[in-house]
Amino acid sequence: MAKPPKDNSPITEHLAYLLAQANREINRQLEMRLSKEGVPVEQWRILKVLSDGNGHSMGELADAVLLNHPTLTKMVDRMVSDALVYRVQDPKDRRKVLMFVSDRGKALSKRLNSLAVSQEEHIVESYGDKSTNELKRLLESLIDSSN
Amino acid sequence: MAKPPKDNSPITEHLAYLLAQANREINRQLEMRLSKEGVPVEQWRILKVLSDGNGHSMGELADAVLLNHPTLTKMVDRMVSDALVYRVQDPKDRRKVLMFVSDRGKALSKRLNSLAVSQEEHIVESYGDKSTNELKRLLESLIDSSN
DNA sequence: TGGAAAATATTGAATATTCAACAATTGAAG
DNA sequence: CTTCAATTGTTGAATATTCAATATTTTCCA
Repeated sequence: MAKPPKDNSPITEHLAYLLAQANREINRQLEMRLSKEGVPVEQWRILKVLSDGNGHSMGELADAVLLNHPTLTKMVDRMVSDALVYRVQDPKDRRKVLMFVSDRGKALSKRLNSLAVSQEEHIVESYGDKSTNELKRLLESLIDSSN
Repeated sequence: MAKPPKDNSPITEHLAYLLAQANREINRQLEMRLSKEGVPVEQWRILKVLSDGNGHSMGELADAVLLNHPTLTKMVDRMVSDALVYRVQDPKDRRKVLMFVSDRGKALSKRLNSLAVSQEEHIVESYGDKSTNELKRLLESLIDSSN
């Protein structure tokens, strides 16, 4: 046991592949749920992070929502057009822009959270409570060990 | 214990987010390794799958390498230009195209596999043998339970 | 059999992402 | 202080991905 894959082992034995596969599948399911609100997964992330009510700089936000800076800038542009979020220049450091959720954004965020939670409940149902928590724990520690 | 996230829990408690985060990080690391050969992760997957020497239809291959059909078609176009793979019309079913690796592709595949294996060894070093295997097991069963 | 429906792969237009360059502001060193 | 480097965010061009439409072949069934 415990061997890393050999040169000739199938791709399905690689951790990188299994992660990509699982992520793709779970993300696809979540995307389907969120499509009820016509919103991509990334916008749910953005709204959720901003829902703490604090201002978040673009850099901070990009890290938190797993997007590159230019991609985030453009997605935020759309969300500003939709009046879900707004920009405020940081008075402490005028290079920075602080992002906030609007009331409309908060309301949408609530509905999206329900959909996301219900997806996870659905996963727990078929995958099991214990496995889900164990998997989360292992993913967290993998991420920790990678920094 | 064992609760799915509440409406107001941080995004970092969602399985979907943890998977995306872990996948992003591991994929980024692998990408850096493979950049030594100037090849994106998806091409490693394609070459690896085709390296069993059998012909694989585009549909089959798209599933295996986690790409949509049109994206795969265009990536294969590039790989054909680079003489890494080639197309043969399936004689049994002329709607299908069978993909094969060239010798050049095989040689590249070997080098890429080394890089991928060494990445996974590196993960095992810092993350641990036991955790790695347990994580793989859980990911496999998550994927199973999602079909 | 004949013809409609399904399966397979590709294409082109629309959309999204990324890379490199830029502008603005701050920090820091002389 | 002043200038130069680093940080932050945006932009535009280049690239990649996706969606819808198409072409081809096979399957099904009436």
